[in-house]
Amino acid sequence: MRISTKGRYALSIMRNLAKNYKEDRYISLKEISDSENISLKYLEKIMINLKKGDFFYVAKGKDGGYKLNRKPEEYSIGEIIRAADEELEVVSCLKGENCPAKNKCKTYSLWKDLSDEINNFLDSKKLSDYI
Amino acid sequence: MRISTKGRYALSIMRNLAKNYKEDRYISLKEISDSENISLKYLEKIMINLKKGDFFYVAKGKDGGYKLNRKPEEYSIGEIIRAADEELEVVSCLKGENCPAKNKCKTYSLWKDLSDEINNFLDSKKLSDYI
DNA sequence: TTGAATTCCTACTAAAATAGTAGTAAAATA
DNA sequence: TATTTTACTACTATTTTAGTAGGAATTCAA
Repeated sequence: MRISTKGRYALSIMRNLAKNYKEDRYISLKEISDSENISLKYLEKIMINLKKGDFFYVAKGKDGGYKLNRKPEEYSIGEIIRAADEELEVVSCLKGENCPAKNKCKTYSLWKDLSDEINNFLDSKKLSDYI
Repeated sequence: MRISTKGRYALSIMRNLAKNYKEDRYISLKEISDSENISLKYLEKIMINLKKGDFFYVAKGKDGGYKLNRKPEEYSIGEIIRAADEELEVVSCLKGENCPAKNKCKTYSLWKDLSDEINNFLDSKKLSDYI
């Protein structure tokens, strides 16, 4: 039950963008890569997922990068982690992948409730709490 | 954030033992293997971890097997999953493995609180609830 | 007393997920 | 127009998960 670097680095990216939120400029992944000591190439890859979340404005080319399109307090940690493609369902039968024994499964509710617990917890936390 | 088969199969074993709790006989892994369709060899391996929990009496040889040493309602799901060697800490720095940035880490509390949430939830559920 | 059933122990292997790396094209602007 | 940056595609290495194999030790029942 470890959260992977995918989720943690995605949060790093978002925290960096949030930190510079008031400056109103684009922050490049190179900048984040340098300050967090994470490979630029890997950050690019994580960004591919994160972009699906529609979290920021993008500018290519010189002085380009990313800029949040909402206030930091308007992002929940849950939506960030989920956008990063980190699964927050603790068993695969909760996420598509239908198990034939689903309806007679005695532990289905256990894993469902645990997953809800995790999601609700992370949804209750805001990006602004971790800058 | 998936729970692995290690944890899920450990729970299967415990559920089977609990189901037969009143019969007062030893249940072999062979029996569980047959009824749950899980390889006997893999169950044996999982049992190595589970035994650390001091959850049952053991009898070797013919008609041997395992028998719970407490009532089903006296086992929490949390202790079972943890005994199975399933880590319930969402980041490794919470479990030994000291991170040099630990005290200035802005997200330490996030992962710590999430881990606590998961543990508390699973500790609140009892084996008897899932028979 | 012996054969079958069972746990116990050690070692190996296969598959999947995670964590990256590499190279290059496309876009934008100073 | 050179440089900086994102965007895209493909590959690789490492670690974790999942499972297999073979046999030794123990116990009991026939």
